[in-house]
Amino acid sequence: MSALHRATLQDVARLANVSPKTVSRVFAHREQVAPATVERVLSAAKRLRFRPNTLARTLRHGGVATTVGLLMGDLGNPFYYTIAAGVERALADRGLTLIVATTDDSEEGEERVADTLLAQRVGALLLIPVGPDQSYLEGERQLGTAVVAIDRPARNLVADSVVLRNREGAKEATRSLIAHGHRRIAYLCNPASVYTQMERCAGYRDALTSAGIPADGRYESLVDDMTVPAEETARAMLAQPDPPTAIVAGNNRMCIGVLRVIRELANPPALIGFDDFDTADILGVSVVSHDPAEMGRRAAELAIDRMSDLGGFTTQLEVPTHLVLRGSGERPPA
Amino acid sequence: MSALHRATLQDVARLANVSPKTVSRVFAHREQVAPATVERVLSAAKRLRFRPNTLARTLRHGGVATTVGLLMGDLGNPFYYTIAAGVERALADRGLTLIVATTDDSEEGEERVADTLLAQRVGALLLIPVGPDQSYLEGERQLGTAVVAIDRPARNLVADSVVLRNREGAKEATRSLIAHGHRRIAYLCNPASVYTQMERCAGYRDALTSAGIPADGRYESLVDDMTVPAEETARAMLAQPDPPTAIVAGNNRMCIGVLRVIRELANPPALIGFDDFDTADILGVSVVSHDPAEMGRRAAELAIDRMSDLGGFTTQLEVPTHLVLRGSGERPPA
DNA sequence: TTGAAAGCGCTACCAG
DNA sequence: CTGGTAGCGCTTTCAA
Repeated sequence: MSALHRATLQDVARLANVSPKTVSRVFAHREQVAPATVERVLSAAKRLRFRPNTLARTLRHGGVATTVGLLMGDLGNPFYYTIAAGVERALADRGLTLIVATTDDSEEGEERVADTLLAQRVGALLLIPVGPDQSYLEGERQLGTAVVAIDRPARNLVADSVVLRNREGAKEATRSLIAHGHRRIAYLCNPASVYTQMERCAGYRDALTSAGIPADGRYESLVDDMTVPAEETARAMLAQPDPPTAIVAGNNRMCIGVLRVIRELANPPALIGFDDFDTADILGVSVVSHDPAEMGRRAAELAIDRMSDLGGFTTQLEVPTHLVLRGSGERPPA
Repeated sequence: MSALHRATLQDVARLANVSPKTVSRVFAHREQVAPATVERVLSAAKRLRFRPNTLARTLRHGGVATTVGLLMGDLGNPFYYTIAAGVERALADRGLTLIVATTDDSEEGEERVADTLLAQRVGALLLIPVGPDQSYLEGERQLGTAVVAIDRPARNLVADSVVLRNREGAKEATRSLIAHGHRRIAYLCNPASVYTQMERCAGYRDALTSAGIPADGRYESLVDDMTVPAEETARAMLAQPDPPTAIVAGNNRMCIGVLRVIRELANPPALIGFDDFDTADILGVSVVSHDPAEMGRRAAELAIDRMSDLGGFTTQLEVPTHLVLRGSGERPPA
């Protein structure tokens, strides 16, 4: 017997003097096997260091997938990897393993990377849509792969989704600034053409409208070019005549960029960011906070449900946000 | 023909009027196939929405693995996920996919989770060791699975590893504090019994020794209980008589904890942290910086090399650190 | 350049 | 309670 041979179920069966099927039964934990036989099988398995091959198990006709794919733009972003962490946790709880793939934030890469994941026969595909169109997943969905969109709904594809209550979150933040006496309130974001930003910007406008403050394009900086540093956008906004006395930053990155700029100012504008971050309390930054890990967890659970029970209506889940006031958002107008 | 049937290579062969092997040739190694045949096969594949089954491909005797497993302890830690991002990127470049699994920092969980990964027949196992002993991987390593330890060397297991130059990094930080006139310098960390902390603490001591400053246990807070908040450790350190005039924080978490505490002080001690973070520049925190993504990338590359060329000596890679001075580390003694 | 057949590791189906 | 047999989707011998 070669030492460099991975023991198979057959090897175990041979050593334990039973049929392969019996070994299978023991490891599948489902069927009745005589205790003595179980004992014999397990000891043989141990001796051979047998480890069931999940791949072979899945390959079987109608085999149940043991993996779930998560497709996203970039693992390096705290927001995204926290989602991933939530997904992983929820999957592990059900004995599923997570395959992660990133598109490096390129729209063209998305379908190609999804293909790789699907070639691995993942039981479900979770994705944070980057491209403008996910219709390429329609066939796969019909074949029984659960598809769940996270953070943004999929486009041209009927699929479950889990998103933040973006609009309400931004509205609440803006309303709070108004309540503190601000009327010249700016909204800054980049990128601007993604779903989340359009929602948040809409929420910002909602609040202004409700307060009878006319919309003013000068106070909206909807940049859509990730090569532009957030600081530059912030500086431009504040350099104009009649600058805003308060700023709503559309995301983490923009918030930190604004922060860098206004710290140099004698009379900094009020600031509320979207997305919480580690040192926000130290820096006294008010934010619209939410729980990305929770989003990931919910998405994974949705996918798991869908795996066992296909069909039915799709679910659109919304995860709440809440305003955390830490000082920067309560500054009155200068 | 049912619409709810995943097209197989056979289906494509039938439709294209060729043998399965020919289809295989087209999709695999681009072996010599007549252009016209290729055309026919591809068009049939497209029509049936055929997607090669990676699982089946891997199952084949001696089949080449297409996945790599990454095993780590902590879930929401930026440092670890940045490593993961580096790993993912390097793997994707070689057409491999990443399976992520976490042990939730429990030592017992490690082997069990490793088992899950190995049951998926990953071609390599990258791990950030958590448990005290990785000898359970020895058999698998002999079977040909590449094993690479990241951030800490594996214990009781001969394996490649990629770690930071922890000792030199901490030494440089401490030396810098000494150069700024400090003599009562503290080292704070939690957890303390992990490899990285032992190395960093040793570097801290090296620097003191070189400067002729006697070691003083009162200035070492080597806590080993993650339920203790970093703030508490920091407060205790500063509450003693003759408190330190400078602090080296062993990791990100401790650094931010210390920061929370010393901001309230009239004469804050100097501070240098280990690990960089997003807002460190705004907060003016000096740190020993390094590139976790680079570590991940190097580990993945090591694993890929090892996959194709087993045997040979193991490699111990060290990734450099560098001191970034932003203010907090240059404060003179009060 | 193409094809037939055997088999990877496992589990369902039907027996005994 | 246990065992034979067929087959999952693919790829590798060998032949044609």
